Parts: sequence; structure tokens; C-alpha cells
Amino acid sequence: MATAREPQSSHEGQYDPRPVEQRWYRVWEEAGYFHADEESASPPYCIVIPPPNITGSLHMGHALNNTLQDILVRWRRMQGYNALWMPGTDHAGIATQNVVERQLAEEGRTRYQIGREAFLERVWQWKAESGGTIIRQLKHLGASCDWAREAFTMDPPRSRAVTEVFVRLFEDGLLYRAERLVNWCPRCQTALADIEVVHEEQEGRLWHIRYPFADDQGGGLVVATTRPETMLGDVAVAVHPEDPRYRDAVGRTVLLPVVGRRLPVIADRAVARDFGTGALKVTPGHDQNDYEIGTRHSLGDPIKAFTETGTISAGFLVDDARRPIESARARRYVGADRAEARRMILEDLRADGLLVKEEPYRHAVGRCYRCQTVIEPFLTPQWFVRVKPLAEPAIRVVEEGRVRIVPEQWERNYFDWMRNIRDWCISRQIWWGHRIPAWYCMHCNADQVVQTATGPAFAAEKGAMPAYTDERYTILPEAKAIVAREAPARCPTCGRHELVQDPDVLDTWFSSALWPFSTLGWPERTKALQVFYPTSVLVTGFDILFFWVARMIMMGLKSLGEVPFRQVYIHALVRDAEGQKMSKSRGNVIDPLVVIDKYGADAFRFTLAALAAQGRDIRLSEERIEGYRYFCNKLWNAYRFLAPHLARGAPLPPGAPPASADLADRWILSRLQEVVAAVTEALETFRFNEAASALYQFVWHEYCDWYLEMAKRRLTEGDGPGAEAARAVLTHVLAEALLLLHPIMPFITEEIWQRLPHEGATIMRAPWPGPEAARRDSEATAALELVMDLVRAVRNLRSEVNIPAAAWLTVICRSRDAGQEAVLRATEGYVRALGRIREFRVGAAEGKPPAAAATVVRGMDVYVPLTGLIDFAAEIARLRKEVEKVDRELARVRGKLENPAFRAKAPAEVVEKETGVARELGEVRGKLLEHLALLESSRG
RNA sequence: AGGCACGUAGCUCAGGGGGAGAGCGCUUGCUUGACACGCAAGAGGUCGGCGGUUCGAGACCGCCCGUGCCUACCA
Repeated sequence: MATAREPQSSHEGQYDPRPVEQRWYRVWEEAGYFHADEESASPPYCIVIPPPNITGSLHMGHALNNTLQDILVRWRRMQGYNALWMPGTDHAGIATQNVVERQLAEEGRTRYQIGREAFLERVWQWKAESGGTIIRQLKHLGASCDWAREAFTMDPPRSRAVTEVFVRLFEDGLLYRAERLVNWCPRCQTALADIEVVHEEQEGRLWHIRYPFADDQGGGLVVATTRPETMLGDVAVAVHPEDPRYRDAVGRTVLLPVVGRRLPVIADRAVARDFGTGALKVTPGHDQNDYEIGTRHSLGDPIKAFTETGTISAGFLVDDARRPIESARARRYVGADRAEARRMILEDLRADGLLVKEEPYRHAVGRCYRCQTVIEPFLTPQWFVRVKPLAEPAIRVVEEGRVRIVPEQWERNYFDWMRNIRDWCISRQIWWGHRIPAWYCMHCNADQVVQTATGPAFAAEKGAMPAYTDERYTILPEAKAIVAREAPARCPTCGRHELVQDPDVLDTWFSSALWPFSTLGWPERTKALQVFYPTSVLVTGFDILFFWVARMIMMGLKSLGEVPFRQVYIHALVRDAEGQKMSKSRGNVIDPLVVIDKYGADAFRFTLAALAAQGRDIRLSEERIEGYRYFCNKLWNAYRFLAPHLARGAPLPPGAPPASADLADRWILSRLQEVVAAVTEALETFRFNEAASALYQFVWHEYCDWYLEMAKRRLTEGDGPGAEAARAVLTHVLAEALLLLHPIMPFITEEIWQRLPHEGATIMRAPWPGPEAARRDSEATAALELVMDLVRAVRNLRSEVNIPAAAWLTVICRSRDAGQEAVLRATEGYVRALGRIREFRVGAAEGKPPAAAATVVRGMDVYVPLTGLIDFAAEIARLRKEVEKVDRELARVRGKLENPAFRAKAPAEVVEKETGVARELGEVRGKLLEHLALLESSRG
């Protein structure tokens, strides 16, 4: 063995996470430790993963979300639960379709050119090649999912669940198909649900446009609009019935500028008198509010001014009776896109002198959450879920606590949304997704199912926008649907075979809503479903509380009559160090994979856990992660210190620690019990940050800083019983700390645990420590607090009075407390080693030596005589500062005690405690003043 | 417009009515028998403001100021 230390170029003292993490994940996976067996007799615990999109790659949100789930699952598994973390991915209809469409675009083709079947084949092919990326990335994070069960929203069992739920909802009258104004994305060319529209304030303009009276071209009404291009679809002008300005206008007729259509002036309470001019142009085909006004006043069929791609349609060239009209000037707009049409119309209005005013105006604009295109309210036939009957029981289960949302404040958001919920548009005009299980008989719906060759033309002629056009047929709004689990062979009404399936697919969130039970095999009555449903916890971000959580609760209750999960833990959003949301366009993303590579998954996970305080967003910075990498290193080095001692003496049994009489041993074992209880409770209440910081504090600042330093002395003494006990306790406490740390830092804990004496094949399946109340030891705790206070006081004197760090001191304690004296005699070795003390005297008879620095520790005078080394001025200054500090404290406590109300009303133990504090402070103050006087006189 | 959260050390944040805390940063001193990714000591705070409840408020209540987020059909 070399005596000199090697130069440290090899970083032997530094922990390298990379090889460790790769090795252990492989071992765990191959050994099947992630697997949950439904035949197990242990109590079940189940979390279903919020399925990431197959188009996605791991971002910080996923990293946080999955780290928290893994912490919970690993912890419960160690507690002996039959813990299942059910993994899978989401087909992400629009997002995935966009990806493949972009690929096609690079080849200069569109999906229409290759056709539906070929397109879907391309998507499946893409999925096979690229859809597993995020799953591989989750493994780098350490996710202990039961991969053998991995599900996909479009695989056959999940598709079957989708069909089953659709058919049941239809049979129960909770589904309908109707023509409604929906949110339409002209780029994706599909309808979107309300929550898929992102509202964003932006700088726009408010244009005031004069609509002249038909019989008095000099007058007219001035309307205000942010979207002049929609005027092509106007069918009326509305004013408030009690608006004196317009009393005489109601019932008259105005002319739509440029187009010339005659518009009635109507009165409706929905008009806000104080907005704009108080006159509202009514465009039922392109505005939800106007649609309702149109219905109330029987204004006839809405006029559709746009096509599904967002260009101007020829459909607006009609008069008030919807008869075609011709206008060369207005005809120019046809085919222009929305922005271009706006420019042209404004120009024409200006030329006609009808543009009265133009002012800047800030307003919210809805955009597609997938592609940011401005959403168009658009009239098309769609499938809807009648949500109210589903929402009511879903509200009730949260009210009754059958589903608990943590933190509770989110329940309010949940209730607000659920109580104001509107029907859910579930059909999407895309190809990638679950095809709607509805068929139409071409004979019974002769005028509603239209061959494509004549489809669009026919639709235009009917004045209706087609629901959707693929290469073969178009289904108009009045068509009668046959909804079935399997494609029907014949029409139940007429018996003929010419049936076509609805071309639409379902909203991706429809299948996501079934996820907690579709993944467990529903509608089959599987063992897994029986054992694991309802699942235990759902862990997710608040951004999909409505998209997903609420819908799972509704669908779980509807389909199984039971809630999908008992708890929902809502965690924060991850932001950058400046508090900005991470986004590619801002360029502030921190890539979790880069972080894992650089600092290790353990350090990263610990960081996320430590920052995951409830109700607040996480600001993540690399410095923070680096700090927790140091913690891994600390842990590693604690093991390295211990390693050579493990081989000495008798082999250490794993499990229970030895009974030791040593106060330091008793103290750390007692503290360990407190930490076990604290960490367990923190995890039970989803306070991940508290679990993390309790462990950090304990491992670093108690185990390493104090206990390990104290044990060093005993270990180096040789192989006596003291060394033996120290070895056992050091090992035991480290092993237990590893168990507690394992859910947060799975890799390094496994690595070290394997090197310690242990039972079992993996820390993953080792039992979670139970708190042993019997090991709580207040006597040892009080003793060690005295030791640490004394050592700290000596170190402080050394530093403040400028005593060289290397000097060995004499320390004299005058204590009139026999118990205190006994403790210090019993722990003298620790005090001397940690305080760097050569001569240590303690007793009631000890006196103050000449020329000494002095302080007070727990009522005990502490002197450090060092003739010639004391800096008198520094010591006097220090003592004065200390007296001031005590005075401040004393003033506070006495203020309290002198208040008769406090003595009368505060609990007795509080009064007693404060009285004790005041007495102690008074004594300390007296002693300090005494020291001060002596020093000042001796300096002289 | 309404709702919700958040203002605590230079920075990022814990704090659950009874002596203001952590990490990082900063200052000073240390090649201390694992760790300089370390050890030790320290400086630094009218807990956003005002009022209220209470014997006692950083915490509970109200108002105000500031910041962020969500919801909404005022064109």
C-alpha cells in the first residue's frame, strides 16, 4: 500500500454516473424488477403514465412528470405494494399527421395525392421508426415502468375500447351529429374542441364602417369590427333595444357596402351599447354570438363567406333571400385568403367613403394549439358529446372526495370548468386516428351522401359546406348514421349493402380519456383491471386538467361506474432561470438528455424533486443541478471512506443496527428515525421537496459533517468494541439513507447498496425503513447538541479571535450542572477531536484562567487560555457584539413576559418556555459582561 | 372583465400562529487520514405596503401596489 497520496489526475474521489446508470438500468430491466404481477397477494398500487406523444421527445415537463411518478412507484414498491407503473404512448392525431404531411411535402406531394390508405401506411411506418424515441429517453431517466405492458392509444385493445365507448354513448343518447359553428383550423382543415384553441392578446384594429340606409343613402348606421372581411356574410345589423340613439333605426333596412345585400336593423339585448358605436354587424356564419342572434331573430340560413382553407368562397354572392347575385367588384374577392380579402375590402370601403374611422385595438385572437394558425368559427356538421350528464357525476366524486385533487386549490378550477362545460366536439377531419364507427346507407340518405365527383359542387348548390371531403364521398348534415361495433353488412332500414363509413376520426383526447382502463384491458374483464382499477394516483401538470383529467373522470364513471384514480397530483411547470416558459422559439430550453449526460440522472432527478414545491413553478438552472451532483459525490465519498473498514473485523449483518451505548451512535440512530418518519410523511403528502431536503440535510450535515467525523477517531483506534460499533452504525445508517434516497436517486443508491452488506438482489425490492419509535433517544440527542454547540463555540472563538487554525488549544469548562459535566466526560474524545483541543477540563471547580478568550454555552463558561495568542481587541469587540445580540433577544422575550395578557392567555407551556429562555439569556448576559470587564481591566 | 397564484438574504426559493431558514453567490481561514464537486467560521432580512383578528402574525382576514397564469362571445 502506498503511503503517499497519488496525484489526483484520475479523479478517484469523483463519482462518475454514466457507467453506473447504464449498467443498472439494463440489469433491472432484464431481471424483470419493473414488472407487477396481477396474481400477487400484495396490495395494489397503480399509476398510469400520461402517455407522451409519439412525435415527442423528452422535454423538461416530461422529465419532472415522470421523475415524480417514478419516485412514488419506487417508494410504494419498496413498501411492499404490488406497484404497477403502466406505460404507453399517444397517437397524437393532428401532430403526427402534420409530421408525415411535412415529409410528403418535401417530396412535393400531398396526402390527397397518395390517398387515405397509403397515407396511413406511411404514418404507421413513421411510428415504427420514430415513435419509440421518447420511451428510450424515459429509460435514461430511470423510469421503472412495466414495459411488458406498454400500450398505444391506436393498438387493437385500445381501439376496441374506443369503439365500445363510442357505441355505448351513442346508444345512451349522449352523442349527436349536427351542424354547428365550430373552431376550424384552416391549415389543419379540421374542427377543434374549444380548449384546443389558444387565446392570445394581440394588437389589432377596430374599423368603423358605415352601412347606408336603403332609403337614405346619406345616412346609415356605423358598425365597429375587428374583422371587416366577415362582413361578406352579414345578414343584419343589431342595436340594443333601449339605445335611444338607434330607436328610430330599428326596423329599417341598410345596405351591405360593396355587396349591396339588404340587411334588416334589429334590436337585441346581446349588443353592448358602450362598445364601439353600439351597432353590431351580424354574421351568423362566422361568429358564435351572431349565430345565436341569427337564430333568435330567424334571420335565415347563415351565409358562408369562407371555404375550409380560409379563402373567400363564392357563397357570399347572394341577396337577402339567398338568391345568387353578381357583382364584378365583389367577385374579385373570391379565392383570396382572409388577410388579402381584408385589404381589398378596406380599400374598396375607403374608395366609397364608408370607412369612417380606424383605431388601434388590443383583443384576443384564437389560434390552433398545434400550428398557431388563426382559428375560424366555421359552420360544419360534427359529432358532439352531450357533456352535462357526464359532468354532473364527475363533479360529485370530487366534491365527495372520492377523487382528491392535490393541491386542493385546483379543485376550484375543476369545478368552475365542469359547471360551465359545453358539448365536446369529438370529430376531426383528419386521417390519423380512430375512425368513427358510424356508417351511412347511400340509398336511405340519397341526397345526403354524395359521391366525390359531384360532392363539392352539390354541396355548394345546397348552400351547405360539406362536412368533410375525402376522395370518395361527402356526408351532409342530415344523414342518418348507423353506429355499430362492427361494420354492418347491410342497412337495417332498407337491407341494401351500399354503406359508407364516416370519414372522420375521433379527437385524440377521446382515446386518452379512456386510458386508465383501456390500458388495463377494458372492455375485457381482465385480472389487471380487477386488481389495479381504480388506479391510485394520477400525476400531471395543470395544463391538461381539462383536456384530460376531467374527461378521464367522466369516462371512467360512465364506462365502469367507478372513478379512474383516487388522487390527482398536479405539479408545476418547469421554467428557465428567468421564469420564462421554455420554448424552442425562445431558445431557452434545457434538454434533459444533455443534462443527464452531463450531471447524471440521479443529480437531475434530485434537483427536480428538491424544486418541486407545491403550487409554484420550477425555475431550473444548470447551477442548481450541478449542486446536486456534488451531493452525489458527497454520498459516494462517504462510501469510499467506509469501504476499507467494511473488510475489517467480523462481517456486518444487514438490517438492525447494534445496540450501542455510545452517545454519538445513539444520536445518529435517533436522528435516522426522525428522518425516516419525515421522508415517509413527505412522500405520502406529495411534498417531494421536503423529502429531498430532509435527506440532503441529514446525509451531508449530520451524517458526514458530524457523525462520520466522530466515528473516524474510533475507527483509527483499531479493532476494539468502539471501532466495531462505529463500523456497524456507520454502515447501517448509510444503508438506511440509501433506501430512503433510492426513489429519488435510483442509480447511485443501487451502486453503493450493492457494495454494502445486504440481503436481496436489488435495492429496488429492499424493504422501506419503518420508523422505530423505540430508537428515538432524547437523552442522546440532547447530549450531542451540547457537544456540537461546544465545538461550534470553540471553533467560533478560534476564528473570531484569530487563533491559528492549526493550533491545538486548551479548553476549560466551568459547569455547575452535574449532568452536563457527565455528558462532556463521556464525549470528551469527540469534543477534543472536533474542536482540535489538546487539554480539556470540565468541572464545577474550574476557574477562569488569566488571559483567556471566553464564551457561554448552555449556561456553562467556556475559556480558551492562550497567553500571547489572544487578540484582546478582537475578543473585546466579539464579546460586545454578543452582548448586543443577547440584549436584543432579551428585550423581545421580556416584552412578551411583561405583558399581562400574554401570561393570562398564552398556553402554560409557552409561558414556561419563554420564562426559561429569559432566565438563561439573563445568565448568559451576566457572564459575558463579566468576561468583558475582566478583559478590559487586564488590558488596562 | 372575472378567477387563481405569487411578492421572505444579492439570486432561486422552503416556511403547517409561539425564538427568521436552505441552496447558490459573497468574505475570511484551511493540501485536516472520504470528498477543494471539500472543511471550518462569518456577513447579509422594517418577511411588498396599510389596516384588522389574536396575549402573540412572515403565516389567518380585508384593502392597495407589483408580477405571473387561467377562464370569458363585448364585435
